Amino acid sequence: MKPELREQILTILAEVPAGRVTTYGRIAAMTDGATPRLVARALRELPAGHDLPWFRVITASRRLADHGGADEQRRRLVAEGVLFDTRGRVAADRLWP
DNA sequence: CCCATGACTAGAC
DNA sequence: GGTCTAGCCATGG
Repeated sequence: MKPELREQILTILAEVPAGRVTTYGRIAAMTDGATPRLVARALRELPAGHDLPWFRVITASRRLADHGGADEQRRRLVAEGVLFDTRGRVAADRLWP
């Protein structure tokens, strides 16, 4: 993907506050042309050792996306106060912006 | 070039 | 609420 688009995606990601979450679609909508799939790809391709809050990105249905790091993602969100309901969904008022 | 593959989504049942 | 489907579009074979 275009480096400029990736940069937009990661810049927005870096602005998601602790204790809040956002969705692939919302990030995509804030960029100049990215789609949810591209946002997902950008996260998947993040280099090891980065400090971006990749775990604050969830799906439009407020569930964790289907990927290998979902368990760690849930732990890290809970660790900063994001609670899940009995069906595994994040409360709507945790969404950013 | 064609085809399959996704950390997805909106809409239809 | 859940499941399916078509759309999505860069990427790699």
